[in-house]
Amino acid sequence: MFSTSSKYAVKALLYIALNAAEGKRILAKDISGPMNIPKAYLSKLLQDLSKHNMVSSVRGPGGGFYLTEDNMKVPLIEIIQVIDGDSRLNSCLLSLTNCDAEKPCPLHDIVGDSKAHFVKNLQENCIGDLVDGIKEGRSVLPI
Amino acid sequence: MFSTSSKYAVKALLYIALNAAEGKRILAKDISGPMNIPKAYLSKLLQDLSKHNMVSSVRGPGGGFYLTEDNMKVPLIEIIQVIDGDSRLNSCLLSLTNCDAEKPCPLHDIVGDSKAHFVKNLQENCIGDLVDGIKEGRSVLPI
DNA sequence: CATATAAAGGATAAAAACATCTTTTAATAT
DNA sequence: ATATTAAAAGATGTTTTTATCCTTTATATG
Repeated sequence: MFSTSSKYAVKALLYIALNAAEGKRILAKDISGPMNIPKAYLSKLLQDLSKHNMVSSVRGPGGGFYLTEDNMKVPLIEIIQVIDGDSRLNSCLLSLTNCDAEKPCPLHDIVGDSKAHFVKNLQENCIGDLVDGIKEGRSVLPI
Repeated sequence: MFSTSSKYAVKALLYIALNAAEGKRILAKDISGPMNIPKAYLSKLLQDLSKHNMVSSVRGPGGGFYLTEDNMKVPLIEIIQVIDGDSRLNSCLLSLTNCDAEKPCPLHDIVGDSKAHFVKNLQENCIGDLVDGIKEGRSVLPI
């Protein structure tokens, strides 16, 4: 449903949120291990996220990644869009081009509502919300 | 959300359902054009679907593809699974391995219900249902 | 200032998805 | 029977996604 890259990105951001702060940064290699993400690939993803203000970083000794309050508030859908591109969740379910709302495709009929809810929830929630869920024991960050 | 290949497959099956019957078969090349699917690639997909009893075919002059009543009744989810493999819709939304229901991942919390609905609708509907929607004017088969 | 550290950036490689081409097999019509 | 048609099957090519490696830049510390 999401690309491997998007899953990596969200997992990494969650791990950073749970294990770092403005004062206490975390290294790419220390996310890579516990989250089971190839280190070099993760670095590229974090680079991308950093360019889009979805994660913060400092170089050099004592450096690493961390999340600001603002980083925490980025809607999940934007993270997915940065990594997977617009079309993955936006395009018509059946065609490669966009589905016209006036002329819905046959899958629109069947799963359009579920998809709309799915997307809406990704729009209305951010990394911070997921972190809350973990801290309150409602969910668990998987390996 | 679905792979390009899955979209091709569903579109092709719908086009066959609408334009062929036991007596009146349709050629791969006559689906390829109107549905905007590369002919050789479509042939491979139909071959796959044929092996799984999701489409019927006869070779030689006057041959081609058509759908039996049974072909029409295959749940959409099975078509997706044949083309994309099990994991695309089945795997955890966050991890690469499966999400434990006892320990839901943070995305489960947020979009689990929408995803479950989405999958359920794909389980409960078949090509025949989509065809009905088109014939009744509720939806339109896109190019 | 020199050195070490760690992210940023660029180049390259491997795997998967998408696509094409050629040969073979089955069915029909002449 | 023979020729023709069209799907099945196999081999190969291209593009995108995933992954690695090497160099450069920024920052901290002795």
